[in-house]
Parts: sequence; C-alpha cells; structure tokens
Amino acid sequence: MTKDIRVRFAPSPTGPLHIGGVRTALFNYLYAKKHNGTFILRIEDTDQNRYVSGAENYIKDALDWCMIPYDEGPEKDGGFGPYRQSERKHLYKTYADQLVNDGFAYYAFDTAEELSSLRNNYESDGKTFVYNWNNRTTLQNSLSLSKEEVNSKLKAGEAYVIRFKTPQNETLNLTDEIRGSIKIDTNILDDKILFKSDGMPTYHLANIVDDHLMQITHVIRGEEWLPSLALHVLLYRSLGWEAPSFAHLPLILKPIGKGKLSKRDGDKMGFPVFPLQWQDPKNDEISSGYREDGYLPEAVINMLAFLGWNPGTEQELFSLEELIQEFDLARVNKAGAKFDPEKTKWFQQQHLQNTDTPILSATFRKLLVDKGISTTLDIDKIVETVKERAVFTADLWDLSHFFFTSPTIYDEKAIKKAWKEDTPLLMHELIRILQDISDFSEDNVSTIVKSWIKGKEIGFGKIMMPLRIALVGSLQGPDLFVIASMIGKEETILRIKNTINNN
RNA sequence: GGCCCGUUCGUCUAUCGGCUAGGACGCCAGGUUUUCAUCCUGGUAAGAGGGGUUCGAUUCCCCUACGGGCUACCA
Repeated sequence: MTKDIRVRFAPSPTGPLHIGGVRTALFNYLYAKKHNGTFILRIEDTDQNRYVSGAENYIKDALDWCMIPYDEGPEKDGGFGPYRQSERKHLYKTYADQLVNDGFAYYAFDTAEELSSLRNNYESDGKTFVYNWNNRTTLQNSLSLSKEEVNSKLKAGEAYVIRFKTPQNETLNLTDEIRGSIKIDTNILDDKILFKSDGMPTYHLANIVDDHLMQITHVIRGEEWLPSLALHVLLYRSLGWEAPSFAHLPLILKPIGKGKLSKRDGDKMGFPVFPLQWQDPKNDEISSGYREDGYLPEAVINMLAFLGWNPGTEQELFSLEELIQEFDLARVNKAGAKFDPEKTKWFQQQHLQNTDTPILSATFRKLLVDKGISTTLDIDKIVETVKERAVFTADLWDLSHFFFTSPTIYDEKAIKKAWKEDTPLLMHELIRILQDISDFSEDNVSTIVKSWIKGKEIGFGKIMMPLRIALVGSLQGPDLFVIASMIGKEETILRIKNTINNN
C-alpha cells in the first residue's frame, strides 16, 4: 500500500489572503482530491508582531467561498492537531535542542543590534554580511565561546537564538517536482535562525517539524520558498526524517509594470486582489474582493487554475470537479504568470452564462427585495431573456429595470436619433392599434404591429425605435414584444403616452 | 552585489527534435440581432540574442541579455 497523500496550505494570519495564496491553496486542494488525499489547513502564527486579528477567519471564509474546504485544520482535528503553530509552541523547542545536542545547530547570543550594525558595515563596504561557516567562530555563539561561558550565559538567562550549523563543502542535489533537479553549494548558505529569542520557532523549524508530524507527503508552495529548499532538506536530514516531495509554484505577477502581484496593486489598478472584501482593522481601509464585486467562485478558481497550469487540451472552462480530474503537477509551468483582469472577466461571463437560470433568479429576487421592489412578474422569464448580456449578477438589474419601473428619464442621444417630428402622431396611431388587441401575448402583438407597419409602408425603425425609447428609456435591451407582453397592455400604452408628453 | 529560478503572439498558454508554430483573452473587420449586448466568421500578432550538438532545432547544451524570487530573531 502506498502512503496516503497529505498536503497542506499553511498561511500566516498577517492579513487577508490574496489570490496568489488562494491559488496555492487551490493547487494543494486539487492535488489532494485528485489522489484521494487529505487537504490540511495549518495556521503559521509564529510571528507575534505581525499577527492581525480577523485574518484567520478571513482565510477560512475565503477558502469556504472558493469552494476549497479543508479536511483537517483548526476546529477540525483529524488526529494531527492542534493546527495553529502558536498552540504547538511546546513541540518545537525539543527538536531545536535535539539539533543542538547532535551538533547540527548552536546557540547564538549576538543581539539584533549587533548584527544589524555588522550588516551596515558590510554594506558600506559594498559587501553582504552572511552569518555562516566563514565567520561563525568569530561571533558570539556556542561554537566560538567555551562551554563554561555558554553555560553561564544560559544560566544567567541571557537572550539567545538557535542557529542551524550549515554543513560545509557539500553539493546538494535537490529535486523539485516542477523544476527538476537543482544543485546547491552549501557554502553559500547562511546559518539560519531556527529558534527565536522570544521562545518561538522561525518558519523554517516550525514548518519542518509540523510537516513531519502531520505526515505531509507533498509540499506545494510558492516559488518564493525555493531559496529555502536547501535548508529545509538539510533540516529533514539532520533530524533523521524522510523529506516530502516539493513543488514550487510560479508566482503571479502584476498585469503591468514589474514584480509580483502585491496586496496594494488591486485597488490601484482597478481590480480586486482579494477573494473577499477586507477592512483593515488598523485604519479601516477597505480593499475590494471578488465576491463583493459580483464574481462567481467558479469563475475565480477557474481563472486561478489557469495561472500557471493548463490541461494541455483546448478546453478552458472547467468546473471544480473537472479541475480535480485533470489536475497534474507535471503540467504546472515554471515561469511566473502576469495576472490578467480582462481574462478574469471573461471567465466570469462564461461561468455566469453556464449558471442555471433558477439559481440566478434566486439571487436576483434577493436583489429586488433589497431594492424594495415587489412584483408579480415571472422572474425566471426575465432572467432568461436578459441573462445572455450579463457578466455579473448585479448586471441583471441594469438590464431589466424597465420590466419593473417606467422610464422617467430618456437617453438624449436616443431621442435625437429616433424621436422625430412625426413620431408623436405615429405613436398615437400605435396606441389605438394596441388598444384593440385583446390577446397581448408577444407573438400576437408582434404579428399585429408588424403587419400594421408594413401596411403603412414606412421603415420599421420609424416605429420600433420610438417604441423602444418609450418602453425602455433608451435604445437597448431585449425583444420589444417580450417586454410589452410582460408589462401588459395598459402599462405599455401608458409608457407611450408618457413619452409623448415628455418629448 | 551574491545565490537560485525562469524566457513562444501585448497577455495566459500548446508544442515533450520534423512547424504552413495551435488555442484563448484583448484588439480590428464583417455577419446575425430592424436597438444594445450576446453570438458567429475572419484578421492581427510570437520562439530574447549569439554560439554549439544534429540530416534537422522553439524543443538538447553553453554564454550573454532580460525578467522574477531570495538575501530579517517575516512568513
């Protein structure tokens, strides 16, 4: 029996999850589900200074809205909890100590100030300070100090960190599922801090310990972690553990300009970078979200899936189920992908068209209630006739308001174009024709009005355009006879009269 | 600066040595819709540059250029 696949999404609650994070979660989820595995949410809250309240709930809500539920996570224990690193605090020290005892790590007493002034000195010389084999014996640590000195410092309660003692003169042959093999010379690595002086582990230690304890088989994360891969693999080895497989996802880049997509880009460039709207607890600033902007989660995940992955066929529209079926790490690209708001809109439009009318009607009914509109009209039919020109559900109102309310303002350009001197006379004549129609079904009205126009030997536009202005208020919208039939004879005639009086 | 990763139409991408380089978004044109949108049809547009390897390179290797990431007691 092969080992069960277990993957994890491990965000840190420092703010709202942005779409890059959602994509990482999605790929983990797709991989897990494709292989009947387990998808785990782990909250990496080891940095107390950057903790933002509400962020964890945001992450959960976002995953929920995006339809990527986790099998294990906070409040959802699968036997590997707890799932917040702050609640696992007691675990990490043991492993840090083990590494020290086994000679793979050491205590360091250099203060943050000392190190930062060292960095500044190096920088002014045009060099970069790296804490590693090259200078570790000249700094304040258990490698340079005598055993007695170290013990007395420790006993005195002096602040210390635990650093990894990177092995020397070794070429590591690392494997990434997406990029293949990567060779790294250990001499260029620095002695990363594993355990901070505040008693918390750094990402590097906590991550390895938790992935091991939680029996993670595949680590799928963003490319920004690629430089840490060597350290992580070394850590597994030093702890005597088998390392999982690694896959580093290409980054999502800004649509225009340079660099990776950042949290600030969204509202600056006019599109959301967050799945859900977010209000910053510090300054109450609001950042827009895909959900609030009217996007369907189906569209968002479809778009996200295609940022860095493709099925190799020409199919672009996918349901979640289909994505699970087709997903394959081997088909993930290596290069970063620029985010495209236009294509995102297209995905949305396509998914909205693929949404069944009753589902759209349900949200539309709520929208009507919010607008204080009560109606006896057939909402399903209205949605059906108007749907094909909508991109967002909110568009439904703009495309159908004239079914519910008479026009009060008329589009100026439309009037100029279609409301001529002889129009009022023709409209009065039309009213008389309409008055005599007893069966006001769209087919019947259409037949009668059209034959009347033909009989008059004038262009259709002479009648149809003014009529459209009367019923809609502008030269837009679906078939006129559908509208007339739905609002009924009286309302139709009333609107024509109103228009005559107003123009 | 150092290290690592990457590089096909403007953008997302297909191609796993044989290419008239395919699709999608966008854009442009035409058609349908006596309106608008949708929709349909067509068009536009690409292998960063230079060396190899090979009968043959977009595909393999090297160099350069460019892009991206990392370089914190942040993740």
